This record gives sequence, structure tokens and C-alpha cells, in this order.
Amino acid sequence: MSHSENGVGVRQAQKLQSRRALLDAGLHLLEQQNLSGLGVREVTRAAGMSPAGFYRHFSGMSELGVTLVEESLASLHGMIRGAFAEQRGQQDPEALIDSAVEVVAAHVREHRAHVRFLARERHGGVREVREAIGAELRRFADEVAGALAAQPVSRGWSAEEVRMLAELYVDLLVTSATAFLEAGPEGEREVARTARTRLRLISVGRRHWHEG
Amino acid sequence: MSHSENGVGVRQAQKLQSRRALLDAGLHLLEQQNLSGLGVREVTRAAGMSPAGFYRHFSGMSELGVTLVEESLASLHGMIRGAFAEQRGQQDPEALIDSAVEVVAAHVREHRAHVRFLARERHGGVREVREAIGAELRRFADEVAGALAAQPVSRGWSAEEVRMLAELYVDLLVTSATAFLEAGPEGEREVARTARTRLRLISVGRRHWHEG
DNA sequence: TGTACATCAGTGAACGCGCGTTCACTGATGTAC
DNA sequence: TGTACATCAGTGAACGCGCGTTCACTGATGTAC
Repeated sequence: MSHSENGVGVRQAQKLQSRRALLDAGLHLLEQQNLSGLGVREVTRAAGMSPAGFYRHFSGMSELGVTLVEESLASLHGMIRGAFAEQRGQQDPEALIDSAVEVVAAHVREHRAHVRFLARERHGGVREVREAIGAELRRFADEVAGALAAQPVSRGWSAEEVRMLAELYVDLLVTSATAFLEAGPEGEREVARTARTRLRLISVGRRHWHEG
Repeated sequence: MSHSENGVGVRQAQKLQSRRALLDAGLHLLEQQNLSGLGVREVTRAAGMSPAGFYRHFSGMSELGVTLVEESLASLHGMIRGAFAEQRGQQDPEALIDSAVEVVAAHVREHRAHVRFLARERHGGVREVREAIGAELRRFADEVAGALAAQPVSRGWSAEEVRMLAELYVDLLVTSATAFLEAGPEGEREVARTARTRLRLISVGRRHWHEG
């Protein structure tokens, strides 16, 4: 039977598995170091492959790096969307805040390596990566601005004000995710409390913004 | 004449100058890369010295790194203090916000390399450095909490609430400093506007915090 | 002040090492008939 | 189904290179008298 059309051949599956192993090994190593310091031999060693094998999957380390950025950003995108997912149902603000913070906490729990990678490389030494992360965060802010504009609280707010607010929320979510990361499991409750308080403070500020 | 007591000998002055050259070369190189990737040969080359000479000043790269961290944190400390310096004079909140943001902007203008270094290594791959920066930021928050507690607006706030607020302000100042950095001179006005709006939003939130 | 000796910041050569990358290869998987 | 040939993921050896670090040195600066 021909596999050339559906791409489910044993060989192709094995290759994908090796590629995954390289990416996972890289992500794991990046928990302790910066992208710019990651080496081909180091990654293949961790993935149980010979150095030369690396080049069957990537043209060099920067290509693997770009792939990890894409994966991590997709994962973060999921988080941001998740944090705002329940906005449409007209729950009270407190419940919204609680659920948003919980979404962030859960995301960090399940995608620790991705979050750490993004926090580390957001201002890291590789320009290309830095700019990719920055551009994606701006796109997230657009999405969030759209969600905020639909809220009743945003009546009387200019598009620009909403946009600034959206950026603030994105920064806050990213900061909180990083704080969860650094705190570890035992500090999670404390970080969540801080994050909720900040969101509440902003919520209060929004409600009284146009009073004077 | 003996120099051993006052330490102003020509030799010592020249040595200090070389040390400065190494530190400055390192700081300059770190604008484009991470601390963990900085090399002895690279730094001495940039400083116009032979590789072996490096070891007359530092035991290795990590010692130079620690020195740069200390210098950068001292510089940041100056900024945080500056941003809160005029709190004692009873100006109106708007003027306070404007001056705080201007202090941050000026600091970034004058200490660009230090700020970039801290932003980059705050979540970078060198644990020792990461923890030193984190600890210092916590100390800054203590100071800020002290200043906030003295403000009339803080009546009725628990010590813990004030502390959380202080952490929020420190995070905000650091985020703004980073934003100034990335925006460059032409984007400075826009970043300043965003920073002021955020501070105002929090200010409004504070005033109405205990209303319901 | 002048002289003879001590100090030590910076040099240039040398070392062993791990790196990224290439190459011809091997053997399991895929294809044609 | 069975056989003969093609593909190509992964190997192991080899390469040239820049690295961190050491060493004996040199010559300007410092010290003692």
C-alpha cells in the first residue's frame, strides 16, 4: 500500500517522533539556560541521537528555536483566550476575575516549560525571537480589546482607552504567569491572591474612571 | 612618596581604568546578547586587552557578571527612589504621576545599558543573577510600601494591602522602563502616556477601593 | 636627588577541549511489478 | 504474496575553529635607603 498520499508511513511517524524528541529535549534544556546558549550537540545528546542526525530535521539551532517560539506562543494564545472565554456569559466581575486567574494558574501548571521559555526570551538576546513574542502579545491585546469593548462597563470609553486597558490586562496576565512560575506550587495561592487583587483594583478604577 | 595608604598611585589608577574598560565592554556587549553567552576573549577583545589580562581583575566571567548586576541594581535603586522622591511634598496626584514617569524616562535615557541588562537577566538563564535581581526588587517594594503608608490616601488600608500595592507599583515602573527601552526615543511620548494612564487608573482604584 | 631592588598589570604563546558541520555509510522502510 | 531495487533517517568518524585557562615573561611603577 502506498503511503505517499496520506503520510502515515512508519518511516514518517518515526521521523516525527524524533523531531518531537529534539524539540522536547530543547525545551527541557531551556528551563535552565537561554536560547542563544543552546547547542546542537547538547540537544541531540539529550534526545539520544547522534549530532549529525539533527540536520535531518532542522537546518540549524535557530530553526528549532523558531519552532519552539511558535509552539509556545500558540500555547500562550490558548491561555489568553481561556482567560477571557467566559466574558460573554454575564457573570459578576468577581467570578470573572477568579476564573481568569485560575485559567492562568492552570496554564502555567500544564505548560511550565513553554511559559518559562517565553518569559526568558521575551527580553532575551535573540532579536528575531524577541520581536516575534512582542508582535504576538500585541495581537493578543487586539483580541482582548475586542472583548473589552463588548462589555457594558466600557460604555463611554474611546477605542484608544480600551486598547490601553487591553494592553494593561495582557501585561498583567503575563506578569502573573511569570510569578506563578517563580513561586512554584507552594506559592501558588499567594500569587493568585495578588493577581486577583490587582485585577480588582483595575476593575474599581474602570468603574470610576469617568467621574473626574 | 608612599602610595600604599591613600591608594592614589598611578599603577592603581591604571588598573581601575582597565577594570572599568572591561566592565563597560561587557555591558556594551550585553546589549545584544545574554550574560551566559558572554566570553572572556570577547570582552578582552572589546576592551583592547589580551585574554590573560582579564584574570588580573576577575576570577572569571561570573565575577564580572555579579559586578554588573550590582552596578545595575544600584542604578535602578536610584530610579525607584527618584520616582518616589517628591511624594513627601504634598503635590496633587497628577503632578506626582507625571514626575514619576519622567524620572523613569530619564533613567532609561541615561542608563540604557543597565536597564536592558536587568530586563534581560531578570528571567535569564543564570539563577544567581535572577535571584539577586528578584531579591532587590522585593527590597524596593518594601521601601515603596513605606512611602505609600505615609500617604493620606492609604488611611484604612492594611499593611498587607499597602504591600501589594507597592509591588504593583514596582512592577509597573519596571514594565514601563522596559517599554521605554524597546520603544526607543521616537516612541517615548507614547510609552509615557500609557504609563501615566496606568498609574491614573490605579490611583482612581485606590480612592474608591473601600467603597464596595 | 639618585640608585638598586621589588612589585605586579598586562603580554604572547601554548594547551587541551567541545563545538558545528560534512561526509560516506548502513539498514530499515517503501515502491514496482 | 514474493522479489529486486530505491529511499532516506540516523550513524560514526573526521575536520577546522575559537574557547577558557596557564605560564614564564617584560617593563613601567613603587619602595628603601
